Amino acid sequence: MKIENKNNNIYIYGAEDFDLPHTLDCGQAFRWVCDEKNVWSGVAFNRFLKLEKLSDGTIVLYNTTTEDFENIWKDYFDFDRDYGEIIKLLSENAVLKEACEYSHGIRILNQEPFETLCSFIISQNNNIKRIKGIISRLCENFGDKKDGYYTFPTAEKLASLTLEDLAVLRSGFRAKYLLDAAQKVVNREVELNTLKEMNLDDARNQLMKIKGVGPKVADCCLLFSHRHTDAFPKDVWIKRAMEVLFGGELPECAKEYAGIAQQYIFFYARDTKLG
DNA sequence: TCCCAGGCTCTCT
DNA sequence: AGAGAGCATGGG
Repeated sequence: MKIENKNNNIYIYGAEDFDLPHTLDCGQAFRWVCDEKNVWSGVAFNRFLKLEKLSDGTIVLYNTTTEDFENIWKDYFDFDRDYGEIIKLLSENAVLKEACEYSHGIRILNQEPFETLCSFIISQNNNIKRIKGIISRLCENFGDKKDGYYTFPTAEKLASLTLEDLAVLRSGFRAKYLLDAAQKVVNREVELNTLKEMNLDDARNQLMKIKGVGPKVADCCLLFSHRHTDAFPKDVWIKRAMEVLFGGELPECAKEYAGIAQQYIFFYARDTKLG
């Protein structure tokens, strides 16, 4: 993979394992939108980014700096990980091979921990469209406005609010969970920064101290913002798909990268209306 | 009208 | 420790 900065646009050549719609709209992140020309826009780590894939396969990140690419986007898009190797490993199983091929180009994003926590608290017993709407209102009402876009609110900001304040979100019973999450992060009952180094069970138990965070939400946080590729979020789709495809048990070759396999299975199952 | 949505909490055995 | 109702809101 070769990187080049031309006039503050970052060109990434040879990124075969990076499909924008698959990665940005597969249900791991909720703030990316695509226009009619297939240009994607989103906000992450308090920065706005526009990007697209050219017809020759080159990825372009517009109007950003080499410094931001090195410090933020390289890690956000998981560019240090060799997905070709992982797919080779998963493809030892024929069904997984098919799921990998169907879901080609999905990368696991490394998102901001507090944003991911709130997003997946909101996701429970909810649908993608409404999740996006609630997160959008969360940012517009309580984030900071910068050059026409809104940052994700900080834990401090959310912790200063009341349930009445959060009524504008129309997030239903989840509002009290958001407040609890913000409060526990601010008063350091839950330390998000150390979860990456902890083992899966300990990290999961830390997150589950928050009201409204169970095993599924915790595993989503660990997979999508704390580099725990061994975390395996089990939602309704995955439970159905695991039964149909594997008789309930994940193939041995997928254990090390269970979370990545999960994302391929999830996309495959949901997109093909499996189960 | 009923059912469901990337679940979790609370209660009752 | 396992099962089941209830939960806010909105779309199909």
